[in-house]
Amino acid sequence: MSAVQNDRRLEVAEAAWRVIVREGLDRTSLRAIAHEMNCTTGVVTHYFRNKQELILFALHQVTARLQARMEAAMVGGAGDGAGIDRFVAMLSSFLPVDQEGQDILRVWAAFLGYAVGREDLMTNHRHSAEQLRQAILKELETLQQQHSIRMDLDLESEANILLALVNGLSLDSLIQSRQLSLEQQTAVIRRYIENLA
Amino acid sequence: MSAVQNDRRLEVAEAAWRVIVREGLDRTSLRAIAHEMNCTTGVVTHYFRNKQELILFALHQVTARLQARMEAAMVGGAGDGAGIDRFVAMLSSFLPVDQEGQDILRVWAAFLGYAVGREDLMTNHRHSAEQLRQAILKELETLQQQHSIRMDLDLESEANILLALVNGLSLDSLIQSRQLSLEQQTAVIRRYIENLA
DNA sequence: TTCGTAAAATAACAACTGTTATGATATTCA
DNA sequence: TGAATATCATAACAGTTGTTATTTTACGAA
Repeated sequence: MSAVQNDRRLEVAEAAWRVIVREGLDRTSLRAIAHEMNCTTGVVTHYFRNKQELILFALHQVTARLQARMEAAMVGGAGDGAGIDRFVAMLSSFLPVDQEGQDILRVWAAFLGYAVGREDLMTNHRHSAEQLRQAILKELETLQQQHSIRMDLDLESEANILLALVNGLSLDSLIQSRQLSLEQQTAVIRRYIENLA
Repeated sequence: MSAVQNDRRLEVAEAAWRVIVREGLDRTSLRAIAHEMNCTTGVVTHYFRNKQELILFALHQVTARLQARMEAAMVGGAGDGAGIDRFVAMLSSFLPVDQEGQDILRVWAAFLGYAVGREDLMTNHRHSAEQLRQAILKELETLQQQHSIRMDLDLESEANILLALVNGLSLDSLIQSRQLSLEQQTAVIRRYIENLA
């Protein structure tokens, strides 16, 4: 597949994202996506075999964007160093602090609800969660080797807890009326991690 | 409305729940619900003005069941006492440990995804989250008056954190491959609360 | 230019949806 | 009993959906 084809597929997926965020996943029809792009359904059907392929591609973009944001957070800014600071920066990169982050969260939530009753899609979610868990676990092991955290910790459990904490904080941005600020959210994560020392 | 009418409405809503959990919310049509009840759509249309009313009723059952489970947990078993134990029991009641709890979680997640792009429904979710936050806050204030937790805590922040933690732990039951056991989940909550002492 | 292919538009199709009206059956109550 | 009403079945309706086939347009290479 050529590069321009890939770009066009991305354009379609981005249009789908906008419709999902604005109208909801169940109202994201091929015609709605085409209308969002100011063209007809011919574009959509030309770059995607069927709707399921489009849906899966759009879902994959969630993981891809989260991954990209995490890697960006770990090499720049506060995460540039090592140790606890980088770990905090890594986990904080999943918090929906900017517009793109909130879009990702909304699309993610829409797909999670869509995955209820679809075990194959739910497996997809479980897989990405497992990847994140592994990344957290790896960081925890590094910190333990550096004696930055206690040696008696059950890292598996701690990774699960941190994963739950990050997920819960993200959800807050959707369903909390009194939202925590970015500083508060980061402080929560930092405080928990520092308690591991 | 008579009691039997209310019962019948509940039966329809329960059938809707089963279809949602098994097939997904977008496949939960009136005909699918009727088929789940071994009858026709006449039943559904007779007890609900339209589908939106049915959906809202089914969504309300989520809150109602969670509320009932929480109250049951706070007067029986480990929550019968007072202080920290009761608080832990209260928060643990939201963890999807049994079949009904997992059903509630799935229906809740389906509706949350459905609420993306529907601000009125999202407001509904925010309202229930706020109610839970208030309940947590009230318990925290009681514990502080009893000097069971530190006096210098920002209870508003702590309530938000605990809410995020419970939500995150619940989500784990959906998307975690390595699920935490009930004991582990409760231990996480207990450990965090005891750190407030 | 001309040919060939990619890109996009258009149209038609059957399946499914919620809604509504109407008819049949059962139950209640005076 | 019998009338009134609640309950449920049935059918028809228009709208929307994904899919598919076909046509038109754009564009790069020979």
